[in-house]
Amino acid sequence: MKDEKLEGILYYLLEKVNKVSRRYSQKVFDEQGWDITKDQWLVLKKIADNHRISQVELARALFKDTAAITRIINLMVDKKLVKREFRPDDKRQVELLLTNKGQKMFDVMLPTVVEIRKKGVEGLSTIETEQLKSLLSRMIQNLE
Amino acid sequence: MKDEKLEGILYYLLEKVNKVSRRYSQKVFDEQGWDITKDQWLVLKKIADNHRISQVELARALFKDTAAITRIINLMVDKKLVKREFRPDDKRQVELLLTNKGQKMFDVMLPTVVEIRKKGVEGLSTIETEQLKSLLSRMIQNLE
DNA sequence: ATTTGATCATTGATATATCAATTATATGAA
DNA sequence: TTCATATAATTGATATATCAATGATCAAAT
Repeated sequence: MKDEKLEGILYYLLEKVNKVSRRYSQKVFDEQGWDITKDQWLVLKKIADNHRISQVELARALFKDTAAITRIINLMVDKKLVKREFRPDDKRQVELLLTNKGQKMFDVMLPTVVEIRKKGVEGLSTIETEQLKSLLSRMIQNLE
Repeated sequence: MKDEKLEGILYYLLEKVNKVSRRYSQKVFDEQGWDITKDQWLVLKKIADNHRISQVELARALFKDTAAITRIINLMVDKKLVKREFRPDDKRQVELLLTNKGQKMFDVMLPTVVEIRKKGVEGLSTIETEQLKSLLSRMIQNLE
């Protein structure tokens, strides 16, 4: 029963840290008047980093399923942050690029996102952060 | 840039561990033929532990918002796992109890859920698990 | 050349998350 | 007693997650 309690709390904290992290990010975005969600930011960033990327590559990189990606991209196309382009060498694929607006949004947001991320690990040493990553990775391996 | 990369990966892993954990649980539930989601299980368990609990208490305990709880409970009432009861001393509140079916489901599932939880922390010592909890708690404090 | 198997993006159905707003009820202050 | 404030549950709107299924396209096998 004691052991069960221990792991139960661990899974609770994993959910909670994700939720508070998401909430904190979104709050800052909203305060800045940025019309974008945290998940849309992750997509924006990955496209910015890669310049052009297909949806399935994006899904893999972000560990999201392609249905979710399709929906997120749809919203970002509507917001004129992203555009889809035909890909002649493989007609199954669509290529994603940032619009000028998207690129500007990325440039404007990046410094703030860096600060947001740091906020979460304030007071944790690099060693502790590495430890955390290592422990999480081991959990992922156990469950995949 | 190096620092940014480090934290970015950490947040990615936090999301990923939640997803693989949820997926693993749900896979086992489905294999057992249990018509219940992971979140519904968490609700079932909390009601079982408390015998009777209000929705707002449940929401707080599970760190979920009351809108989400209302929806989850609606589904569980439909599945005849949970019932709502009037509460004469405070007409704003509804009290949640398990049905017999719900109690049986809880009893049947508990040992398996215990195993599922252990699966995730296989190979982690108690000390490491405690460390993980402590690190997560510090992150939560930073972001709340 | 044809068939089989794999891949890509999308759609549908369902579940949950989140914020805002609403109505009813309870509590505290004046 | 009345009014102001707080609380509980629900609903609405929007976002994302997940699994299954689908149609189009590509690659490999026959």
